[in-house]
Amino acid sequence: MNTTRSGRPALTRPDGTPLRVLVVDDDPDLAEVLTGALRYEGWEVRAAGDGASAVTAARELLPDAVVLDVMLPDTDGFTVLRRLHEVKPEVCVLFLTARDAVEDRIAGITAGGDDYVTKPFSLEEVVARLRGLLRRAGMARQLEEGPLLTVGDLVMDEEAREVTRAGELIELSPTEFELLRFLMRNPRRVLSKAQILDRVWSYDFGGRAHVVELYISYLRKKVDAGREPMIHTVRGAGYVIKPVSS
Amino acid sequence: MNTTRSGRPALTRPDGTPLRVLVVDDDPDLAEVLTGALRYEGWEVRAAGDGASAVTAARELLPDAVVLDVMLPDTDGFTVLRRLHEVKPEVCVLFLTARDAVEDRIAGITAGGDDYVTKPFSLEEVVARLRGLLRRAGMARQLEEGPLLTVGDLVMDEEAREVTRAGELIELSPTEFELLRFLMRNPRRVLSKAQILDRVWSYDFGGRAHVVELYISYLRKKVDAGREPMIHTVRGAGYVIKPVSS
DNA sequence: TGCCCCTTTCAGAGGTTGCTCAGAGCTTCG
DNA sequence: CGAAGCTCTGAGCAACCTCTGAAAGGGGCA
Repeated sequence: MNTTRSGRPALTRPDGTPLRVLVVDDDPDLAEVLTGALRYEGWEVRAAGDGASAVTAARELLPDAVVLDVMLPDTDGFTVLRRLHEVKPEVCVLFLTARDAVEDRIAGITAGGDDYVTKPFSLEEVVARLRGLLRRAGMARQLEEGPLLTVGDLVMDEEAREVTRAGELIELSPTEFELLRFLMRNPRRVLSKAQILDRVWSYDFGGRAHVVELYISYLRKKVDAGREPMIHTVRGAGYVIKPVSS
Repeated sequence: MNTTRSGRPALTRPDGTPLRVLVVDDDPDLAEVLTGALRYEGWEVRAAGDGASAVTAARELLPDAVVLDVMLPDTDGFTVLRRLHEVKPEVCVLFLTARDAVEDRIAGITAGGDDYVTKPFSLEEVVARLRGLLRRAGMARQLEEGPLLTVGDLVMDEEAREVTRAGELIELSPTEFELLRFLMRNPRRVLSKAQILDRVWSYDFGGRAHVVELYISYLRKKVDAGREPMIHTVRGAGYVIKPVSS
């Protein structure tokens, strides 16, 4: 089977071809980071820097999803959205927006089932939202099982934002939730603090790796509390999560 | 079974094909929003910007329902209506109209079983009215069970606009009712304040997400009053409704 | 054993998010 | 025309979350 750098099988559509995504942002650095992360996840990625070239690229690529900055130099997000839907009516759109602008002119967009994230965002959030969109659209074969992420007796329901261990409900803060999700999406794999920082914290975070240690400590208190531990430290390398028995 | 992006089963006719709706409005943004929302609900959607193209599109699509702005650039709504009925006599029509124009002549139209909403409207309202029309016309298989929406011991009768919890009647204002309906149509799924705003409040609402918090607070006082809570806050993410036991 | 460095944990400051109350303006209805 | 009800704004408060700094704990190697 076709696999990606992440070691997971490539995301494919019912017909076996890889899922295609178009990234539209006028900040080249940000576009680069997004492109890399999505390619790593198994997407076929293409980037555009403004509304006009986005529509052109969409016509060629016929993407399954679009990551779209609402603030573009040439066109407003609403118009781009309409053009995209003309090209491909069932396309999923994930909007990127500044925090203050949220209330502004986003009205109506999520109504169509589309979603948005506010800048500055974490890559984990973008990837997760995109997966959510695709899952609801029923586009990716691999995602059809549903939104349940399981490692041993630890279960995460991404839609309900609910985590249980051995059936017992665990309450998590937003950051704790994202960190745990990242760990659970990579079970039995050692993740370095730098990797975790890059993925779970937003791209403009200036802090040190110490926060990761701190949040791992928080997670352990809630997830491993009084039980056989599932989160393990690998000295000098990072952290792993794995089922207890092995 | 064929499902939609909302995760609900697609709306289908007795013969199994998806329900078709034609959206007719000359405001492209509004048409886009309506189109997206209805597609998300499982409709096969097509849009038109004026009366002439509406009739043409209707001839091709043979829609089960039409969402029709009564103020169109070329033709008046009633002429379009007559033409539509020539094309397909049993079509259901939901009129969009300005508030002032209500009394005018709409009253006569709705006698035929059709319905109308006044601008500015909320998407939740449009979608619900359309469902109501189809249900009364007996067109959609899934809707025939009746208008009862149930989550745990909380029951909503959409047609009677009546809500009970554990058999006890709960009085709700219009906005409270629509908010609760949206929550109940998405049980166990976290809905962000932006999503709620997009769906429950009208498209021209300029206010902030604070209103959502306020109305959630109202709802809790009525729905959860002194009982095991069903409406939960997920900090940093939104709100969920779910049955008590889990 | 002793030391160094990586890791864990604690305590708290500062900021953010969400809840509630009170009231003003508007609409509806009698 | 008046009363009642509904919707929204603003402000204050409480709870919570995130991160910093410091100190304690523990592994592994000389």
